[in-house]
Amino acid sequence: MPQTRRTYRGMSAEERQAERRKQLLAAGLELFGTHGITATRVDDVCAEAELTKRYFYENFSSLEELLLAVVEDVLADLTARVVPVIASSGWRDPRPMLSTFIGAMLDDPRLVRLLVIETHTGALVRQRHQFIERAIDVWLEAAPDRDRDPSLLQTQRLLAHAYAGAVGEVAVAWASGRITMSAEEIIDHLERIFLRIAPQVG
Amino acid sequence: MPQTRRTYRGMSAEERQAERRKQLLAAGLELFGTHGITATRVDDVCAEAELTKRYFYENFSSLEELLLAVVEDVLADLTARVVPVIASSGWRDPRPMLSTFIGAMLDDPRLVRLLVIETHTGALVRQRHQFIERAIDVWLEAAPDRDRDPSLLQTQRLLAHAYAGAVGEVAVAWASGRITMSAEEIIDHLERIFLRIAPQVG
DNA sequence: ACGATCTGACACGAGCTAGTGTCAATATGG
DNA sequence: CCATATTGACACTAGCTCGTGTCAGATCGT
Repeated sequence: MPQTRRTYRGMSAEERQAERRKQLLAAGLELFGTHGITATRVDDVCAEAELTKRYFYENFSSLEELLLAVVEDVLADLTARVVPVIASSGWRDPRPMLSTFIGAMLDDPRLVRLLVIETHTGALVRQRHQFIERAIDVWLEAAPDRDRDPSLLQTQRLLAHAYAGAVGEVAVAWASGRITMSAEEIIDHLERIFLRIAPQVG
Repeated sequence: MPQTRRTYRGMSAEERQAERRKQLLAAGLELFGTHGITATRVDDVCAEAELTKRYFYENFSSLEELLLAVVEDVLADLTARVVPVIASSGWRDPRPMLSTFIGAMLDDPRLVRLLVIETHTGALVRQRHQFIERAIDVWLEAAPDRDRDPSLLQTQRLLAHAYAGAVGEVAVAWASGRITMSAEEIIDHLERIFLRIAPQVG
C-alpha cells in the first residue's frame, strides 16, 4: 500500500488511472468489435491499450467486466445522440432519428459487430434486451392509444423487434460488404421499411 | 489396424459407425442449440451422445467439424421442407412457405439459437451467407423483371436481408419468452410484414 | 542527490481442455 | 472355448490463458 500518492507526468493518481481506464475501454471496443469477444484475451487488450496486466486488473476484475463497461459506454453514447434528435423532430418524421442511429453504426463497423452480433450471447443479452425495451418504451410513449388494447401492445412489441432485427441484419450485411450502396441509400430504404412496418403513432 | 471387421450387436461396422455419427450429430444439435457453441466441449458432446472421445474423433476431427456438419444437416432439412412448398404454392400466397419455415423454428428453439444467433460468428458465417444468398436467388427467380435494373436488384437484396433479420429477431424474442403470442399469430404478423416489405414479385 | 513511489516487463503456478494412449472387460466367429 | 475384434473407462501430456508475484529501473518530492 503506497503511503503517499504522487503526480506523474503532470497527472494525479486519479487522472492516470482514469486515463488508463479509457485506454482499456478503447482497446476493448477495438478488439471486441473486430475480432469478436471469444477471440479476445486479456493480454490482447493490454497490448492494444499499451498497458500491462497490472493496470487491467486495477480497473477491471475480468474480461467480462470490461466488456460490460464497453457496451454500456457505447449504448450510453448512442442514446445521448439519439434522444435529443427524437425530442426535437418527433415521430412523424422518423428520418432524423433513423439517420442518427443507423448512421452511427454504418460509420463504425465495430458497433455493428458489438451491438448486433456479439450481444446475442453471454452476459450481453441482458443489456441488449434492456436497450430494446427502452427503445420500445420511448417509441410507444408517442402512441396515442397506448395502454388501450393489450393485444395491440403485443403487436407493437413484435413490430419493434422485427424492425430492430431488420436494421441489424442490414447493418451486418453492409459491414461485411454484401450490400453495395451508400449509407444514405441504406437509410432511405430502412426509413421506407419503418414507415411500412410501423403502425401510425405520434 | 483391425484385420477383419465383424458385426456387433447385429450391426455391421459401417452401420455402427453411422449410428454413432448420428448420435454425435444429435448431441451437437442439442448442446450447440441450447448452451451455445463456445460453452460446448468435446467431452460434453461425448457425454450427451453416450460415447467416448474415441468415437468422436472417429467421425470428426474437431468440434468445429461437428458444428459444420450439424448446421449443414439442419439447413438441408429445412430446405427439403420448404422447397416443395414453394414449388406447389408459389409466391402469390407466401403463407404456406412462411408457415413451414417459421413454424419449424418456433417448434424447436435449438434451431433459433443455432441458425440465428450462433451463425453470426466463426466458421458458420459462410454457411449463413450461402443460405441467405440461395434464398434470395430462389425468391428473385420469381421476379418478373429480374436482371432488368441492377439497382432494383440491390434493393431487393437489401429487402431480403431486412426481412431475414426481422424473422430472426422475432424468433429470438419469442424463443426467450419476450413475446407472448401463439405461433400462428406470429406467423400472421410476419406474413403481413413480408407483404408490406416485399415488392410485388411472381 | 536521495529515498520512496510508480511503472513496465516478465516469471510463475493453477486450472482447463484437446487429443492420444493404455488396458481390462466384453462380444463375436470359428 | 479360444483368439481376436471391439468397446468403454480413464490416464496422460501438451498447450493455452488467467491472475498474481517479483524486480529492476524510471520518476518524483524534498
